[in-house]
Amino acid sequence: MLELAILGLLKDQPMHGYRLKKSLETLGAAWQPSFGSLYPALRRLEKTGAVEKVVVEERRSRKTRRGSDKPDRTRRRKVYRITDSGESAFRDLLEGEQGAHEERAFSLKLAFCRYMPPEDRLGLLERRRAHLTERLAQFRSQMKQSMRETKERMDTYTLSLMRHGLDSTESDIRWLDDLIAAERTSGQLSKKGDRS
Amino acid sequence: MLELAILGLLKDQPMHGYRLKKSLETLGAAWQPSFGSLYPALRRLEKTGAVEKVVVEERRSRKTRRGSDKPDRTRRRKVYRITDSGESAFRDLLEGEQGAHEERAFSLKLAFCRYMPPEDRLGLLERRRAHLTERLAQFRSQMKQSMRETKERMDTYTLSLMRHGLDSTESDIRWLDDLIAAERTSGQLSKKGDRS
DNA sequence: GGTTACATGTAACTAGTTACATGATTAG
DNA sequence: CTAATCATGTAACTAGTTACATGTAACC
Repeated sequence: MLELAILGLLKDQPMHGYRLKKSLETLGAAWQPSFGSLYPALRRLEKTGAVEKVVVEERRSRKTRRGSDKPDRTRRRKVYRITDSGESAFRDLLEGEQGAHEERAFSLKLAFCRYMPPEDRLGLLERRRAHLTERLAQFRSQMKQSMRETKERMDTYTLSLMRHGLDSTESDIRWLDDLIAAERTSGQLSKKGDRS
Repeated sequence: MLELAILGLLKDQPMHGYRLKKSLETLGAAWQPSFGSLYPALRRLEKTGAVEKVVVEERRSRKTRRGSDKPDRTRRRKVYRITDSGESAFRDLLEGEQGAHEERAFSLKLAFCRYMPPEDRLGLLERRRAHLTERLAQFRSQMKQSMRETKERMDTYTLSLMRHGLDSTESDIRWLDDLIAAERTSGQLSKKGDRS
């Protein structure tokens, strides 16, 4: 999850950890990893060779040169760049089935799906659609079931929660349908010569 | 999270672990804890005195009495009941701030909010509303910002994701507004004599 | 000269998951 | 008699979190 996000952002441009976190917040929203997971993740990625340091910026350019006593103990910002091996790790994470039914994973993958081949992109959207459709069916059968049984009566709040969940899921499916349709159309177009 | 769910279900009626999991699935949906977390959680709750065993059911009622060689090694089902101390632990979990901004935590709390005093119930709904409103504002300011900058242009997918997230959040807020309004109305009514 | 934002990191903890192991009961 | 479902449990792992520690740079 985090590693996918990091690699995806670094594909765009080299960055240091702090900036990475800011960018992450701007991304899909609804998820801000903490520094406590971000920095260790960067280390892991560096150790496995998926990213590498580009610069360790020389700070203290103008002022603050009071003697230069303890010369190197400072924590400078470390800018990382994605490597070739990182690019392929990114592809694996993006196309893999990790957290296939998690909201966050899907959002993140969608945010980076411009890097996918069109057919995989369609696959991602359709798997998500199938999953939501299944959930919808479960929702409905459960509501019917609890309607029938006078015992085990659902209270107003649970009922409202389920109804809203149902509506939201339907809305999600409609949204996906739009994306899928757009995807197919652009696929059609590129067959007629729009390749690039 | 899990402990809140377990205690909430046991308030309704004593149950054994396996049945607890089935009930959990029926509940808010969108979350099925695994047995690997459920059984340890039950143990924890028993150790702290929040729940207690009611029965360890005698199985092998009719058939299967071939000698009764190894008499007690069997894994029977253990039915648990919530204790007084468990009831108070439940209240603490329900009214506490754990995972205040998590979807799952909110859904779970709403599913059990019939056990809350009306003013806390209103508080829960309003805190959620405030949180979603804040997210909405962030969403909007981010979209505007990335519209302005020609650099760092958002791709279609991220844009669509954000727009849909915005719509969904707005819909959630409308739903909450309905719940809040209903809550206030029923509060009004009970002042005029409808108490119970 | 003090506050705020930038910047990197570690240790201890949380809240789960998957995979495995065991065995009983029920239905075809 | 065999497969599915019921039922309980453990061990190893995953993917984060919070709280802390440290220090720099910018600003007002």
